[in-house]
Amino acid sequence: MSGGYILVVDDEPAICDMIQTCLEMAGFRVRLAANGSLAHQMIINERPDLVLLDWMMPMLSGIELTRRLKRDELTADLPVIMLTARTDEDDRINGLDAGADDYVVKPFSPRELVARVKAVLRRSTTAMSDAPLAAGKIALNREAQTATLNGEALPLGPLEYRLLEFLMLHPNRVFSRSQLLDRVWGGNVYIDERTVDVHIRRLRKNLSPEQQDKMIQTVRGAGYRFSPPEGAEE
Amino acid sequence: MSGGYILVVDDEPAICDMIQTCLEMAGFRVRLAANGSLAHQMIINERPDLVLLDWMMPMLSGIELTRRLKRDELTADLPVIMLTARTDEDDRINGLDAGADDYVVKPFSPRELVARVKAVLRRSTTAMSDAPLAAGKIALNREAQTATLNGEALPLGPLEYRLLEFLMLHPNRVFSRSQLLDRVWGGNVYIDERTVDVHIRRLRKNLSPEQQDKMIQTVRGAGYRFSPPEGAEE
DNA sequence: CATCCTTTTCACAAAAATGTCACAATTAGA
DNA sequence: TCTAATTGTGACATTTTTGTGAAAAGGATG
Repeated sequence: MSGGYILVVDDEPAICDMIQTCLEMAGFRVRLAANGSLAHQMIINERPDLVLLDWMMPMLSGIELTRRLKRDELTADLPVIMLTARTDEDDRINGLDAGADDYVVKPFSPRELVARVKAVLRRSTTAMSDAPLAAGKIALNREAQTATLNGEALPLGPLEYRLLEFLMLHPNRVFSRSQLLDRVWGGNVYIDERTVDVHIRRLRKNLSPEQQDKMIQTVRGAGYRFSPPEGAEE
Repeated sequence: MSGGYILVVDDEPAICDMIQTCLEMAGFRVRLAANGSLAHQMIINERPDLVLLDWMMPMLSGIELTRRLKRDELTADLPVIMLTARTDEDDRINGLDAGADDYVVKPFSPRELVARVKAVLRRSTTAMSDAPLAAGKIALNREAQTATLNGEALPLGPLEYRLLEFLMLHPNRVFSRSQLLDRVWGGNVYIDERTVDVHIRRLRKNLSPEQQDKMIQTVRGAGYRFSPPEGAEE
């Protein structure tokens, strides 16, 4: 934990304070931002190691800021943890397909917060940092919401695209069907989990009409995972 | 909701009943315990997926039971949701401090209860499984749910993987077959204990097709144990 | 309202994982 | 050494999970 710092973005001073204390006791350096725009400035000015972001904020909301960060190449790989209030439970997860790496539900125990921060940091430093989202021959154009294979546009439906994008944002990580429903579908509980299978299938088919690349792998009993073919990065 | 069940601990039968109904309608299996000591017994006997715990109880209080659970390695990661009657801030803090994962304030709506249970279950299954785990030449990638030997992925079935993960999580400790059935199989009582043998065998075979490393040792009359080869640990 | 596109559900096929069994091998103790 | 208990082993049947195609259900657009 040498160079960087953790940026905490929340409009409630009490929460900020509490979080700051927790993290500093765990040995992190912390800076605070009271709103999204300010945070955005700070991030551009001096890139933090991680952003802890309240979802509900006046002005530039957490979800919006996340979207913005993830769209910019320079900040796309910046780890983001979202803080969601317990009353937001029903529509809580919507922010996650914006690209957040994890979320913590308030109220949270200090232990949990720190554990999550460490986990996300570990993940992001060791594993991946792929700002322009690409793997193998497949590249995503996040502005246009399209995917290209060797330059050729792939015929993906909206859901297929979101699914692919989400999986590519978290390579090599297994997601259960219910997690995918949460994060790609937006937390609609009333959808049959098997629906995920069907879309995975379509996605696979559209990704490689002829050859079955095994970029999207099935993990029996667990869910699905995206693994970039070989060398792939940046 | 496959193997496990949710343990509801409350001394008021009416509350118990109400909770049980809610959860069962949501598809969970439920068992009841009228007091803390009884609950403790049940937990040790057959591990639940989650414990719903009344804060105020005669004898072994909720907070005390939580502390006790969190102290034992085997039950430390058991998710606990506390039911608290007051809206007192102190209570919540204490509860979270003791290691509870969340709390619900009475009176609560059935929907909230179920939502909270689901949320905690989801969290507990995904979030905490992140520490890198390695011993000898074998390393687990817990996000990807894979085991690698010298970098090569090992062909483990889901159960084999879980078994290995569990054993590696508690190195050098002997587990009886019934303990393993509890922890790895999810407490399904109707399985022949010998089944464990078979899976241990498969795991061993897949771990080292040629040479029998003796990482997984048999302790006659007692069970099995995982011992890391030599120096190894993270 | 008709039509097109997307998404969900359903039924069945295919594949893989799991539990059980019979029997072989090993161990411990008399 | 012999015997009984315990564990290893391979095969097999069953159950569970996933793949697949097509039809139904929504939803937007004109």
